[in-house]
Amino acid sequence: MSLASLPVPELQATETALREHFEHTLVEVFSELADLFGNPRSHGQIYGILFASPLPLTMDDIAARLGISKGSASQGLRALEMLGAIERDASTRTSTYAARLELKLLVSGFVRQRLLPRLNSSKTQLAALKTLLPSLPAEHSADYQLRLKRVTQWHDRALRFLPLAQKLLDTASKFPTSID
Amino acid sequence: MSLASLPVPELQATETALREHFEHTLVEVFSELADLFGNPRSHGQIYGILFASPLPLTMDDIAARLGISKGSASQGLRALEMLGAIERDASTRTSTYAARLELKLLVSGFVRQRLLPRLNSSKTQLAALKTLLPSLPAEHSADYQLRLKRVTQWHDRALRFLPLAQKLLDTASKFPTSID
DNA sequence: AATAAAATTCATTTTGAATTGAACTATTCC
DNA sequence: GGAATAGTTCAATTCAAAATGAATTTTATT
Repeated sequence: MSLASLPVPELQATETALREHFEHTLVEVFSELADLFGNPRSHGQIYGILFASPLPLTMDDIAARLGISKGSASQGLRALEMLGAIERDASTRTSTYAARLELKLLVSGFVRQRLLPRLNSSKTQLAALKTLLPSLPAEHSADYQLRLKRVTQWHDRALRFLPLAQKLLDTASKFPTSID
Repeated sequence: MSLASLPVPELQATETALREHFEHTLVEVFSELADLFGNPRSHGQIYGILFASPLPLTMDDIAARLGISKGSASQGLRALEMLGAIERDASTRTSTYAARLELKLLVSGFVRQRLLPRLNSSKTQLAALKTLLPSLPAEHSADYQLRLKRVTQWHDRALRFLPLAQKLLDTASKFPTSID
């Protein structure tokens, strides 16, 4: 029985533990990031484990490794796929999933699917207010006008800013310290 | 009894209803915005009603108008004050609160108090991973390296980007359509 | 200093969003 | 076509975060 011929079990065990630590850390990082922006932690966890995985994973892999139900995994994977953050390979009997490593996709998916719809909906609500502005208590007429203008203006700025922000995040390396 | 001398009750009632509608809409808009970024809705509501109010409000005003408890109002007001989004006037017996209308303060408060601490904490976690990179399964060594590099790089970009973003949102009016 | 009013705190309760899992549907393989 | 496996759905459950409110502390007023 040669000890030198193959990796010794202890080393394998250590490698596995380290790989699990690597995975665990990325799961945690993305889980907190998801939470921070009001998304389910499990979605972050799923993206995290896929991001840490050199090989694509199946839904069952993911559910087992994260200790979540198949139902959660299914829903989370769908949400992430719709964001454009992961890719499904359905060419085999059992689909496999891989993270798309360009984090910009995660951001732009969030912007497109969560942020923009809300911004547009409040924009409409605010536009409706504008029409009843003249009927508000005259005493503070100018103030009401200012306040509505402020928030409307900011909406417009945010909407104009978002595409630019994405472009900047994309190419941020080209603008290291020149502007700030 | 002259009908023309003072506002007729019906008109007053209408004015009140309209003012309430104005308030209600802003409460809703900011409440949804808060929720979108993972903050308590009540914090958005409080900022919303202060934003809609030409006159400063007391804590009891706010709790009553929003139908929330004094405890909630107290906590929400403190959080908003710490963000720098509202101002307390403690010169009188009963403190009053007013929204600071520069929405940039709301954003930069969120960035400073919620976003940056988290980004820095994951940055540390990721830096720790870097040291154990050589001990990970050799088969995918290059891939692990790439993945860790990607997420680290993105962290750095985000951290560098944030101050710039705030400056841009501040002065967005000067860059109307020239860049996007 | 005593009283009253305002504001805060925090243990408990509530609430709503996320998760589960069993039933169902779709797909693949023989 | 039928058995087996994969994947989805959604009503019911769980759980974490937010809200409550009674007790307490702080602050102002006489």
